[in-house]
Parts: sequence; C-alpha cells; structure tokens
Amino acid sequence: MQIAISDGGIPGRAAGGMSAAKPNRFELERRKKRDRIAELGHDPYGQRFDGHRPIAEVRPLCPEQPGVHGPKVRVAGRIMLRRKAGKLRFYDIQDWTGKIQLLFSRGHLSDEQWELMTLLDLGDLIGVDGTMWRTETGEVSIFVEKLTVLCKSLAQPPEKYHGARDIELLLRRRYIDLIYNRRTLERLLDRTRIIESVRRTLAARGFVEMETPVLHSIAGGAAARPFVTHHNALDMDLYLRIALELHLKRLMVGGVERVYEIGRVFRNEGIDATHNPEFTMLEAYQAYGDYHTMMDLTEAIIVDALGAIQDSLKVEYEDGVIDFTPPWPRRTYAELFAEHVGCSMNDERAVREKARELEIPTDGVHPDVLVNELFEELVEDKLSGPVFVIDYPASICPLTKRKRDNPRIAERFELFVRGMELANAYTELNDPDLQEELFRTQLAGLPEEESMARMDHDFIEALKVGMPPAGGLGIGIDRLVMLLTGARSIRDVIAFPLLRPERSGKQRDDAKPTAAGRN
RNA sequence: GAGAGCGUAGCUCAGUCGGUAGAGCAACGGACUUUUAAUCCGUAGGUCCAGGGUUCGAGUCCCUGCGCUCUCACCA
Repeated sequence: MQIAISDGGIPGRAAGGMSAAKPNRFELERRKKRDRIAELGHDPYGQRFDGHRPIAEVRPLCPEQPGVHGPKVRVAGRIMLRRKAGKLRFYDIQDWTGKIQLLFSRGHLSDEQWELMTLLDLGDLIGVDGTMWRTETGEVSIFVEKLTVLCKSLAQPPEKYHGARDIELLLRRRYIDLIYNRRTLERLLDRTRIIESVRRTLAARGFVEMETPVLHSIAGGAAARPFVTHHNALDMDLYLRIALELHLKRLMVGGVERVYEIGRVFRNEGIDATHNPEFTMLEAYQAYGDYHTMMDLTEAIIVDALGAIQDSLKVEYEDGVIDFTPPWPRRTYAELFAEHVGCSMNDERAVREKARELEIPTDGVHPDVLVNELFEELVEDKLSGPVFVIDYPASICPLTKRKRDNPRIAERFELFVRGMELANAYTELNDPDLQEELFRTQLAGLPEEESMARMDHDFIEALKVGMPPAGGLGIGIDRLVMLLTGARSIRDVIAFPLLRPERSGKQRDDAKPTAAGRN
C-alpha cells in the first residue's frame, strides 16, 4: 500500500462542483498533521480494522473500582471532545452506538505513539486498543495502549457546546447534523426500523412486495401535479409517479392477491413542514377484503412499528402525548361534520351558508366539494387522534366503491393523528364502466384538460379483465415516522430533503445555463 | 406563488446614532498526570450572502438578486 497524499483539494461545496473550496487555515493546519502522520509511517486514511466492538457494548465491561485494568477492548470512532491535563489526555470518541472516554497517559505510551496522538484533531476517526478503566472521578474510560489512525479529517467541526445549530447548514450538510446532533441519527435509524417493521407486519399477513414503474406515461392514482421528464430515444415526455395505485391494482388483476409497495412518489407541489416533493408511500392491496379489513391492517402496521422503536404505545409530540393504544375510534364523516360544522352535510343550504361565512367561494361549486372544504377547514385540525374517519362523500372519491345501500357514500377511511392525514384507504372500485365514468367527470376541481389527461385507458382495460373486490391502503411513511418519533418537520425524517442549490453571485454567473448546454 | 424575519471568523453569537470589525468555543505557542464545555498565560484568525446606490465615510441606510426560516396558498 502506497501512502500517497494528493493535494488536489477537497470536493467543492459549490453547486456544480466546478472548483474545490479554497483551503482555510484550519484545513492547512490539518493537512500538515496528516502529512506528518504519513511520515511516521501511518496511513492517515486508515485500513480495514477488524475486531472492534460497538462502544455501547464495551461500556458495561468497565470495572467498578477506579485504577484497575478491566478487559482488553478495541473500538473505533470519531473524536468529539478533547481535554488536556498535564501529561494526560482525555478524548471522547463516538461511534453509532454511543460515546466513550479515552485516556492517554504519557508515561504509558511510546514517544512515537504520543506524537501520533498529538497529531489528532476533533473530527478524526481513530481506532484504539486498550483496557477498560474507571477514572478517579468515576468516568467509564479506555486506558489506551495502541492508537490507530483511521481517517484524518480536514474539516473544522462545529462549536463544541452549542454544536451546529444553523438549520440551513444542518440540511445542506446532513452528515454534520448526523455526527453532532445525536437525535438526527437516532431518528433516521428509527425510520429504518419502522420501515422494516411495516414489511414484517405485511409479510406476516401474506403480502408480497412488488416494484412498479416510477416513470409513467400517465400520472394517475391521485390528484396532484406531476414532475415531467423526457425520454430521448423514444422522444416522449414521461411523468414521475404521483401514486403507486394503478400498477398495484393491475397486479391484483393478474392474480397477486396481497400486494404492496413501499416506494418513492413525486408531487410537484409546495414545500413546507409536512410536504417534500419526493416522499415515501406505502400502498397495500388485499383481494377479497374491504376498507374494514384495511382498518385492522392499519392498526396492526402502526402498533407494530411503534413497538419496533419503543416499549410504550404513547408518543411525546410537541405539547402533548399521542396514545396509540388500539382499538382507535371509528367515526363517520357525517357525524364528525355535524359535530364540528354544526349542520348536516346533506343540508345543502346550510352548507352553502357556512361556506360563505368562511369566505369559501361557492358559485357553481358542487355541494360535496363545499362539504369537503368545510371538513378540511373545520374538522381535520380537531382530530387529535388517532381516529379513523369513515364513509366519505362519494363524489370526492373517484377510485372508491360506493356503499351498497347508499351510493352517495364511498367506502373510504382516512386515519387522522394531530390533524394530519396519516392513512387513506378504500374498498376499491372494480367496476370498469363506473371507473371510466368517474375518471371522466369526477376528479373534483380539476380543469377538463387535466382530468382527461389522467384518463388511464389501459387501466380501464385491466378492470375489464376483472379485479377482485379488495381493500386498498395508503400510508405516508414520512408522516408516520414523524408522528412515531415526535418530529415536527418532514425534514427531520428525510436524510436529504430538497433544497434550492446554494450559489454565490459569482458562481451564478459561471453556472448560467447556455442554450447549447440544454437538451 | 404572496407577506414577514434572518444571512457578520471554522462554529455559536454580539455589533449602540452611519465613524478603524467584537466575544466565547475551536486553531496555533506555552504550563499542568484524573479531566468532564477542564483551567491558566500568550498569538493569530474577516469576500460582514452577492451586486448596485446614497454619503466625506456603510456590517449599519436605500434598491436588486440569492439562500434559509415562519405564516398563507397548493398538496399528502
């Protein structure tokens, strides 16, 4: 192995990576130390390091009594803090399981090892061999016998007490956030555990996961503006999917009786604390079930997911506690509407009156659309939940089967928690003629052009082949993770949320797109 | 997309009425063998987001642009 040090610069932060950031005084200092480490015969970028153990696992091995050597251990981690006390050095290192203090004693190390230690900086990755040791103040430590440099860091870390606070810095350089804000890492690991749990719950009930296309020629399955992209060889525009629904239903037509997908969907809408342009959706379909089947499934998925990250079914969220202990109340849309709006949703005159009071435009608007707007305005915020809202007005549910005894009501539920829509499920519509009719006429609020654009003729053909009556469920995974981990912004549960590129004025001039560069 | 606020050293933040750019941490040099944001002495460190304007003089006032945050709108 050749220990070659390139001075080619670090990858630039600049948008487009056009030029490396100019090394600052801290980086220059660290480069000198890196070169000295190499001179001493050590690889400043490290090598395979076998046999190290998670810090959380070795901490309990510490002797109770100060001043006696415990078992030998090997750990690896990043230097987070340093303290000097004469010819002793205390280093706190961190791995993804926890932190531990290292103790370097001048009297117990060779000159070479001591010098190597002095070349370390905050943020470097190191491995150590040593013995578990409790200091006189009782701190669990490792008494270091041998130091191995695993990666010299060239970047100056954030301030040690306040840490990195600037939200923009934390989002643009998420790795900094992950290193210095423990909760960020824990929350993203919880996200992984939740998703793993969802897959286990579904697998235990006989569901299989299948992958469906992200590139659609028709963006269907939901009412949202899609992203447009272009396929060069076919010379055709394509849309990034806004839902998983229509392909999973095609799979059901094909005989895949219990199918789900956890996948990224893309909606070209605004960005705020609960919306990211790309987000992760679970959709699950169960043949020969209905929306009640999916309510039970929803409860199981969420209760299991919570169990995967904590012991309690109660979650601390902002200023209150959310209790996920099942069963969750199931309230009809109509009764909640009457309760919070103060009139029957079937009383068209009262509904129009209420809408006018709230300055919602009413001219030429279908009464069910007004009902829905009033519900969103007056009811949803009050649904602290978890609560299943069931039996929606049919006209706002174009993919849903109607109740047999009341065609104005659709067999649909939405699960609300803290005013947020967490899950949405239907008894799926499998009548091709009705489906075509609903596609054509009842995509509420959409201009004719747009609603026709969403007419998926191939999907109608699929329904003609015959899709079993089924329950279908959609859960926004990001929001689920938010609620279960107490996050108040969707950006807390997405490792790399979308941000506008950061550019200085000068770079902006350089980066100006040219006509020739666009294709 | 609209309104409001913010952008100063690597980081966290001050900066008065428009008059030479400040602190803490981090860095660098030094003291200290049990520290816990160690302490103590010393040194160095700035494209005040970018561009323009007003002014004898701009971090500060005005205009334009960029980014972020919050609220609203769209949406899940």
